[in-house]
Amino acid sequence: MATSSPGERVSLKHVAARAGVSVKTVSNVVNGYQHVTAETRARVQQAIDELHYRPNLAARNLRRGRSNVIALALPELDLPYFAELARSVIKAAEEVGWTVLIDQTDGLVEREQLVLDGIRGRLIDGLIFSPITLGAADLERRRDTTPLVLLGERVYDGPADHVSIDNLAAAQVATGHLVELGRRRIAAIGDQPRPTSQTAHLRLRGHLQALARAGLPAPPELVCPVERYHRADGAAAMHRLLDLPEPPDAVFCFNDLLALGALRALHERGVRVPDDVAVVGWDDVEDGRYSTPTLTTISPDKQQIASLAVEFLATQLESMQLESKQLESEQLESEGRGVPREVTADFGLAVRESTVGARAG
Amino acid sequence: MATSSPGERVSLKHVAARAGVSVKTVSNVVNGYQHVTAETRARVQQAIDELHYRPNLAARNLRRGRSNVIALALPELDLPYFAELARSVIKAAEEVGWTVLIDQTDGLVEREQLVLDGIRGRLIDGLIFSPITLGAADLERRRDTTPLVLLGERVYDGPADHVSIDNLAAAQVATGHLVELGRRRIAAIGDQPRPTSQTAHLRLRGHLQALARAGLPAPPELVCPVERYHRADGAAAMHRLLDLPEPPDAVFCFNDLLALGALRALHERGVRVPDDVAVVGWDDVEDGRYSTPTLTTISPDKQQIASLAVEFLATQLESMQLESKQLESEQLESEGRGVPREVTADFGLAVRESTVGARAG
DNA sequence: GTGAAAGCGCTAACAG
DNA sequence: CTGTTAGCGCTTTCAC
Repeated sequence: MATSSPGERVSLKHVAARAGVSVKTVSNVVNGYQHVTAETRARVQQAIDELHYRPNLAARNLRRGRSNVIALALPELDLPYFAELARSVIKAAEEVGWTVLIDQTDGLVEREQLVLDGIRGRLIDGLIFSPITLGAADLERRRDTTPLVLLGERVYDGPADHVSIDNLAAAQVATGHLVELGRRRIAAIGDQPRPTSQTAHLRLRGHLQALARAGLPAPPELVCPVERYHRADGAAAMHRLLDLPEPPDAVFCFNDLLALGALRALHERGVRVPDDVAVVGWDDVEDGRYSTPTLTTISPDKQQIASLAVEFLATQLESMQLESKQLESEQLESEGRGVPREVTADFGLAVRESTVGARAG
Repeated sequence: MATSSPGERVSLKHVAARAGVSVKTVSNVVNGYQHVTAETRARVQQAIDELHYRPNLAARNLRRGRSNVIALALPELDLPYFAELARSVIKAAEEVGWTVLIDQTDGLVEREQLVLDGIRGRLIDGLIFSPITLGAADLERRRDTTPLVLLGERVYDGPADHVSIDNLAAAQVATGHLVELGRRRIAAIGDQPRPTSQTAHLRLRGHLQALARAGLPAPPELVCPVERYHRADGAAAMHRLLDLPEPPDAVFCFNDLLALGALRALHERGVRVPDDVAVVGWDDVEDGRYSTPTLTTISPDKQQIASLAVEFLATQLESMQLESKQLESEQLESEGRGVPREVTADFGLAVRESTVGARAG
């Protein structure tokens, strides 16, 4: 008796037998192949339903040489920016029929290296990677050939497609906004000792340029380095700034978590925001829209970033498939997948209470 | 010339040829099988390195009948609670050698149904699912046999393993805390019209019980229904409460986002927290530790929840494997995988400024 | 429009 | 300790 067994090992063969057709025909139906008689299709479909047949993806992947699964590697899922980014990436990937698995690196060098070296083997078709520690050099010595798209500002001019926003310009906008508000002692929180951190470097440079353009001084004690970009670091840095003989009247924080932490510190010290100190963040995470006060921030277009990343991966996969079709072509030594693409997504400045405050904090 | 081609199609066969051994031996080395001469192992390893061999996971999965990939299905990754939960699940899964792919349902019935019906085919070994809309009935008619563990309070006594915290007890603790603080008009935000929402139901019940125990009235206008559990809903509900002729002096919000929204509303209306109104949340998300004021909240042990879920899945997989070994056993009609397990993880109450405030908000 | 057969890369018996 | 062989379930030429 052919009741559905517990393991439910129903394969094409069983369906074919039940429908009285060949496996090929069942396969055709399953894959929506056009040239099948309506009558045959119906019979096959019925057999599929009766047997609760589900195609074995492993077998299909093996045969097709593709899995339609990609990996998204990022530091931590519970950093709001990455959570929001992940959401967008998963959505964008879904639209082209891909499933996304997540690799959390915790921003650790070893783990980022593992991801780069293709820890996933041939399980994934592509990798979208937002590194923290990696530099262009690490990418150069990568051996894994899985299509790769880099996210964020950590690596420029590396040998891979790259999506980011114009950090220099955005930083200028952020600090420029504070200047226009009439602030004179504008601090920055988020500098990083690590030389590979393009993020900190670029944002700081934009900040200083905006200051210079306004003819404002940039005393070194107003540039606060931090270990990580978490709330606690922002709070600690803000406390340090407030301990200065001449505290700042504005702060540009290199991400929203730092800013949220700074807001917290300011509140603890009884400093009014924005009256005494104005605060600008970066990322436009949900929290900043409901914080007290709400946070003025650089707002990168995350959905656009996600779509671009997925699009890049898709074209890489396409060109890979082409390559393997024209196998013995002469220009085998064309060195890699062509020139890596560098694209910047849009950004805006979301002006909220932390700089133009309605009610004082 | 055997340079590594762009497609890098290196299989066991190639490695075997280069090392002058059989595929079996290479396979043994790759899988860390013990009984291989050190000398042979070294030669094979060298061939692997030279060829940059990476095992084809699709083939391995097909053969083994397991992928070591599981799916985590949840509403939205950018809801902080789920982001934190996801982080923990991925960590716990990693420890047993599993990779996690994410399915976002957006809390939509259709999507949750798809997940339940095994949209992933045989790609995944198991599913950890945190549903919003699904009830026990939906689970009963599930045909897919992929091992499943349910998270959260939505479904009790369903036909699947289930991990949650004791909602009734926790809700009593939350409201009890407000009672002890001497509050007399304690509101609740987060009731849900949806009948399937056990979450709302249980938390409300616990709340009312605590009130009753304290001999306090429970006027219906102090129980606020909301559409979703987002900040905006919390803010709107709080505004409604403040518009009451007799506003509350405390609020128990059924999650932290609602509470954060409520905090925001209170600030906009110039109401002091906790002096005028005390606020308790639920989830203990990171934001609440840095909000102004910081948020008192029910703190579920997320790591424990994650480990338990992974553990349940692991034992389900084990018993499945056993089943298929003793194929023609007589008790084939033993109906499913035994009695579903129901486990509650630990929780605590994190007392912060929103109820015992240092400086007033 | 449909069928027969080969084979993707790997692992698991079973020999030797 | 290592080699040979079969086959996981699917797609894909190629015939018919």
